[in-house]
Amino acid sequence: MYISYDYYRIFYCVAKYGSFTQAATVLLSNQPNLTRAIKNLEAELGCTLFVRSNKGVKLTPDGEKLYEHISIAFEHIQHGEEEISLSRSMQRGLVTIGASEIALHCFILPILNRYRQRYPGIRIKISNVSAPQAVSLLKDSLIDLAVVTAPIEVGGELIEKKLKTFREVAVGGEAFRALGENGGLRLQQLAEYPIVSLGTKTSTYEFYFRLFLQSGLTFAPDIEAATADQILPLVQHNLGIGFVPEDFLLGQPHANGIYELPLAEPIPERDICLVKKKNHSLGLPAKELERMILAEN
Amino acid sequence: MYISYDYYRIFYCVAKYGSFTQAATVLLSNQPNLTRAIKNLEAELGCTLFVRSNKGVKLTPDGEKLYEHISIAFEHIQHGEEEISLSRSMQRGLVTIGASEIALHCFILPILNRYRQRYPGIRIKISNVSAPQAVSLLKDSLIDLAVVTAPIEVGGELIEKKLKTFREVAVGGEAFRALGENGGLRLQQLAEYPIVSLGTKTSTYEFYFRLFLQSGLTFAPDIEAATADQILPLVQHNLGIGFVPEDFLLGQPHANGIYELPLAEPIPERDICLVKKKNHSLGLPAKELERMILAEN
DNA sequence: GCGCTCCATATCAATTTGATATATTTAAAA
DNA sequence: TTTTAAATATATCAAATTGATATGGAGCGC
Repeated sequence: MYISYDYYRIFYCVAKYGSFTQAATVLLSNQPNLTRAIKNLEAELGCTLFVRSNKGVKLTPDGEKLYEHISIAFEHIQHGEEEISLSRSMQRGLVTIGASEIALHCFILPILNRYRQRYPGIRIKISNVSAPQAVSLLKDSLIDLAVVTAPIEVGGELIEKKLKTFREVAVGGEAFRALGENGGLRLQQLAEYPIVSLGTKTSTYEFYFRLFLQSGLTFAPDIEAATADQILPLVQHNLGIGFVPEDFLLGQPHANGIYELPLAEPIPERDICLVKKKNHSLGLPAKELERMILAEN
Repeated sequence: MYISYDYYRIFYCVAKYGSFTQAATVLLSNQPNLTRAIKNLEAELGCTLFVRSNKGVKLTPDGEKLYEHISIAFEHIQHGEEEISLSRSMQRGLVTIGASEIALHCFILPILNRYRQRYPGIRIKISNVSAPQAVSLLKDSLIDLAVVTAPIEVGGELIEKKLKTFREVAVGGEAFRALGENGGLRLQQLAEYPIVSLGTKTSTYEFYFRLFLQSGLTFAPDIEAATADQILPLVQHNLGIGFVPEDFLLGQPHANGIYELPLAEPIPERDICLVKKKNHSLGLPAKELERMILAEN
């Protein structure tokens, strides 16, 4: 059979302390056990590892050679154990999430902030990607969790949990301010003006595409912004009408040149979802973040 | 208590093969045992290491982290085991000996030659030193064995075994050839001529110092050679009278200008001894060399 | 649905380990 | 020299662990 690796641990300790008796106390064992263990080990290896004397033991040349390897090996194991234990105590670790910009702005930034303060040793890696990209990263296990805006296509291996609903509003710059003055606008009216939106491969695009389709309209934005952050400045400079979450307008005084355009029918609510793999085998850091996100409710 | 390192071996194997069943066959065990072992390990570490499925198991993030360390560790252990086993099979290894020049020339060179042919993988490190130096190296465990000429001072921690006796003869060059023609010379006569010898810190010097003292003479060599090899050339060029082992003259025709000077009383025999530490904890290569040296008898 | 393959669980004998008492060795102290 | 002390070696038996077998359950492909 194989040589018990526990014998090697005993070997390691005995070699380190140069004494069966001392090693026994360190290993919470007793001297006769170690004597027996080393004897077995020597028999299995077929060589003598220690020179015994009345004042302790010393490594033989063979023993030294073995010790060179074993000591390196065991220090690695100890590092491994340490890392696991640090991760368990949330003193260290890594959690990776994918988040769409809207989800980031409207929901999880404050959560991440709290998480970071509570567990400063844990690194948070955020991939700021569109919902479909996040789903793909999830499937490849490149991120632990994704927080994205619906609609998303979750395959069989993913599960999603609705976290929060939010509503978007239409906004225009100074040039479009007048549009909203005669009461609610209809989609059809909006469609006559240039529209600023995100790229076609985002759930936001998908959402508005479907929304317009329901009214028999084609959603054909004139300007595709690369990031949600760019929409407000584009609107501000009168390049078109945009749709942004209500939250984006908070703390943005009208003096900024951005005006909410009242709609005849409000844009349906959208959902922010947490998505993760079904066989969730997350590390503790990710589990804890998930818990905090869900606790936000 | 500590985590059994045998559990880590099981972890290593299961991770490597991605299957309890396969790992079980490799480890000559059975699947339920591994299931139990990994379960215990997970409980002790406090985290899940594998995602089980119907087609095998996969590492969790925590498991991956652990595996990084454990795999390195176990490869080291395997190297260690391999090295021991190679050394055991005499395919590799190192044996270090200290040998005085006389011992080298008169005795062990042919043995080393045979040893080398028989075990080409084992390196032989020869420290060509004087007997007292060899003793010191032995005491510091810097060499495995020493083969030197008596007399030597072995402390309590060393043991010596007589290997062979040899006799030295006085030799002179062309200029001293006539000395030997009227029958045996006495030491006193020799003492009148310049003498070539080794340095004061050699057992050879010690030997002749005592020998001369017994005849009430002082051994005062005019020339101290650094190595025994240099004695014959010095003698050849008529720089003095030297003492060399009979063997040194074998195959050296008189044409070389070196002549044995017959003595009234032959120089007492000297011994070549094997010396080693009492608690001999030699590796197999050294043990085998010792065996071959003793077998020479 | 059936059969196949995998992991999970239960159980008991066999082995190994843990613990204590005691013997032996050896160097240093009296 | 004898004693003492400190280390390892040996013996023994209960306790814990491991090995092995039988069995159960879940998922995948046909």
